[in-house]
Amino acid sequence: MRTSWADLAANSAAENAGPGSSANNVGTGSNLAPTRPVYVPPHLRNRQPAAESPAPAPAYSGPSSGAGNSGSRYAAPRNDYRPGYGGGGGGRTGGWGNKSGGWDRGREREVNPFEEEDNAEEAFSEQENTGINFDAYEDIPVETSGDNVPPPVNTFAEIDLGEALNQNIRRCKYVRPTPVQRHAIPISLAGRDLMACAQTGSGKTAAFCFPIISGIMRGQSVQRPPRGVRTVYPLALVLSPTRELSMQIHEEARKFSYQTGVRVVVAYGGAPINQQLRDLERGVDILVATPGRLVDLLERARVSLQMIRYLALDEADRMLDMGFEPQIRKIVEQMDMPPPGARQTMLFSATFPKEIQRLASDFLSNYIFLAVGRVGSSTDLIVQRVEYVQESDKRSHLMDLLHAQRANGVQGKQALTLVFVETKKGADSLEHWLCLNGFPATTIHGDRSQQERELALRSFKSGNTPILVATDVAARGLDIPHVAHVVNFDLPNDIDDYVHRIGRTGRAGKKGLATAFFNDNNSSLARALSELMQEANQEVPAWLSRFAARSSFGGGRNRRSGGRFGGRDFRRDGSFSRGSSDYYSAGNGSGGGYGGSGGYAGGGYGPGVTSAWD
DNA sequence: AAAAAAT
Repeated sequence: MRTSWADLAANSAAENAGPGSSANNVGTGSNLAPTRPVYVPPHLRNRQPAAESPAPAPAYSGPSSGAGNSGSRYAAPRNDYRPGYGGGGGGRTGGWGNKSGGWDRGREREVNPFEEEDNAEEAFSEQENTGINFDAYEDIPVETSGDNVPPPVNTFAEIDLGEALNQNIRRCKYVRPTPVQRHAIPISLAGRDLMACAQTGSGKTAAFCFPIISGIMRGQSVQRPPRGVRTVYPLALVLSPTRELSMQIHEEARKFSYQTGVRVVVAYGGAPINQQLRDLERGVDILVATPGRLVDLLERARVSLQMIRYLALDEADRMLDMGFEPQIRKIVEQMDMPPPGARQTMLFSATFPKEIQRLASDFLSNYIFLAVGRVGSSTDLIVQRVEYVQESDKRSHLMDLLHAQRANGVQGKQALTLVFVETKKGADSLEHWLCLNGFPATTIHGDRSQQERELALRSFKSGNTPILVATDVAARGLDIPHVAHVVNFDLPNDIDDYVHRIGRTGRAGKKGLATAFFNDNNSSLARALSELMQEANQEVPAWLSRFAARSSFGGGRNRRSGGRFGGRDFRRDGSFSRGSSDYYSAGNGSGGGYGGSGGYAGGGYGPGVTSAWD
């Protein structure tokens, strides 16, 4: 299959949350929209102590008291951690069974994360009803390796995530698990560590959130050790490389944990720390953070990692590259986090170079490696074009593209265009120039204040400034719906970054266009780029093939290792493989169409590449 | 060489 499974998948995760994209509902028959048949508002739910009387607060385990007993799940939500939560002496004195006492006082009204979104997405809902063909990614290639890999599931119903979580899954309009979810969720629920290759947008966030939330809900009560009164003890930590990505993960996690009593807090830099501190004080089970701010919080002893049971690293390859690694090691290895084996660790990334896997394996214990076919590599939905443009001609060339595109803008609005440049300075200057020339543009990069960054993103998403000039800060993971065109004004040096960038378009089963400006400065990318495009059945200009041929010797740096996956289990690289399962034999049970999907295999990959598989 | 991430 050569369609963009990952993007399809992606959107089951991200975009389905909007009311507009009702396409996936087909299967359920349940009318998703705001009809919430079974939903009982919080204030009513807790009115009636019901049959299950206020049991003497089985400590903090909250809904787990009702584990397996779905009806009672809501009877004792944990929303009322009270001020004493985690505080001195493990002060859960009030106990959450204590309805009359502190209930209303301590309880924060939980904002319904599903409703905020309904309005925000309204603007686009009209144009958004292209169908999403879920069958299209049924047979995505999947590779797993490691000891005793738990079998994948095909439906959410097969997994006992609990009624509250199931309800949120319905609210999100997820019909079926995406490939990464089908495999990763059972692995996580089995308590196993995981290294997963899957692009953000393939449903990854849910893949690690569901097991975490479910695990926290059914977890045994935790005595949080006394430390400073203000120290909090999250049970799960999710790290991501950019602030915006952390925000996005937090938004999603909030939806998944709505009314489960599981609290999600986000902490990142560039924003005043005080609000974040207050959020933490109100209790946190899952902390989503960028590394710098987290280190700050740890050093202030406002957060302790002592009780961490789940650790998830998003975009893990980025997190372990040269700039980040020391910080990550500090957090994971040099603070008070339980060691591998004593916690459950999940690493996700679209690409996993061997060296990064080696570093990452320090964090893992007897882990399972999971790879699902990669985004962008096999998609018909993203049309990739490469044009030879000299540096000096780039601006006028961009102008031509934008003019042409203005003509077929949707509903009088210019289609959203994301323009990637190499430098922050370049971003500012291009933005300025675009504005001067009558194209409403804004920019996002690391020299802008967090406020400016967030404003820019909002303004772009809303269509106010339909052109966003970005550095690689926006390349990874960000789910910006409705991007019609990604322009690589400056190509990246790494083909993986290219893949990440173009993955910002072609989502929700809609077509996307990616245009790259190529010139002699990019010759080191030529080979990888032309291979990638061939693999995706894109037309490769003859001049690019010539560049590729010229750089073919000595250009190993950018050579992609695996073709259809972003990585391959490095443990297999030795003369003998430590993993017990072989993906060509038993392990393949998971991998539906693996090896059989001609779209991938035939995709024009040279003979040399296949050999990378054995 | 650049970008990201704490103040």
